[in-house]
Amino acid sequence: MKNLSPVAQKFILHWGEMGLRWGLNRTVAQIHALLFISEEPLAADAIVETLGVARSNVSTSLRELQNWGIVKVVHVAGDRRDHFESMRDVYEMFRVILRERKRREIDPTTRMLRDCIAEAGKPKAADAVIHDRLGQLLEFFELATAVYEQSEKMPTTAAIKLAKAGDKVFKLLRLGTV
Amino acid sequence: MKNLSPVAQKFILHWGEMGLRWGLNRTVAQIHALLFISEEPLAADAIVETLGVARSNVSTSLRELQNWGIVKVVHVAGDRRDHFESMRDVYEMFRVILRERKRREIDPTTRMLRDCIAEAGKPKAADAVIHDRLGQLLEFFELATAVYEQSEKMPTTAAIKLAKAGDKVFKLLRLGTV
DNA sequence: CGCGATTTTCTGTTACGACAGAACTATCGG
DNA sequence: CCGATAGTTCTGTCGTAACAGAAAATCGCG
Repeated sequence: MKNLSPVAQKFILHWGEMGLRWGLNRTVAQIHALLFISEEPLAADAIVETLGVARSNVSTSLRELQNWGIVKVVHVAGDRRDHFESMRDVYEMFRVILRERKRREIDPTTRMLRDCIAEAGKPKAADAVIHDRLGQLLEFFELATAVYEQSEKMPTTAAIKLAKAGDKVFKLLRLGTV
Repeated sequence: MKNLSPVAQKFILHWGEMGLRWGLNRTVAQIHALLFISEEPLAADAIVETLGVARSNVSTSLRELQNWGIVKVVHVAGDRRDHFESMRDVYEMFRVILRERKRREIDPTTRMLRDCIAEAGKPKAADAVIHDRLGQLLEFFELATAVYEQSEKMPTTAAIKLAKAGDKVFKLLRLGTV
């Protein structure tokens, strides 16, 4: 890791490990971390140099970050090369990530549960227990989806307000206002 | 996969893949799926037989599920062997998972960010940009934690009610009641 | 105590994903 | 068009995590 302050290194390494747990690979997450703290957009070669990974690796990783929608290409005047920058707004960024994960994980699972329940309903009571258990799971996922869609509708600023007002909302609920 | 209806197989396989994305390994998630749809608690050997994985594997996987807190040991009368069952209440189960993931992922990251920001503050304006960017990240994580802790306080039923009342809460917010 | 029965830990193998480097393709400047 | 530069895809290697089977430890009952 060339030309990085100790703090930057610490952050990038930790972010890489964290990315692993979130289903990205380490390099992808590290590149994102680097772009996130970079003052200006970086060319692929700059990333190669700072992180010491292969050019090919950087290419595919950047592609993946673009698929996630949290990194985009920009061009700087007088330079043929692509430059890359991370989303700046942290709240927006996590909304994008949330949306994407829902699409990739929750939605297919919901569909699978619906399929299974439909099939289990057919024959007879052999799958009755399964039918019931998967029904509870499905209910949960559907509620989660509803909450998500609600949050999707509001602008980020409203979501933040709501989050900050959390305890007040809770009190309203207890008072039976809602 | 012996003695499993097609629906059960479908569910277990999908849950296994999904578990992969959530940082478990496939077998761990499959065992959980099996326990979740099983009518009664299962002995390790039963799992070995139905899923066709090695005994040792089942042992360590069960251990991991117990560490997560979503599977526990029960004993059935007249049988020395341990039997295992998954949590039944889906909402509780996901609360447990959420708590655990926060502990393992969010908390360490928050600490790391605090450290980095403290260090970046010290020397001079060299790390000023990093200081700023990481500050935004930290703010986000702290807000998320606050929301989480709020939700942690309420009983599951209240959380469900709140979720179902989602749109009403939103309207209140827009009206400036909160 | 001691002997099955059961579970856990250890060890070597395997499979898969991450990766580097090379080959290839596309793009731009002259 | 041609050559150079940038970017992508392909291919083989390597490292890690999952795994099976064996060995060890633990448990419960006579």
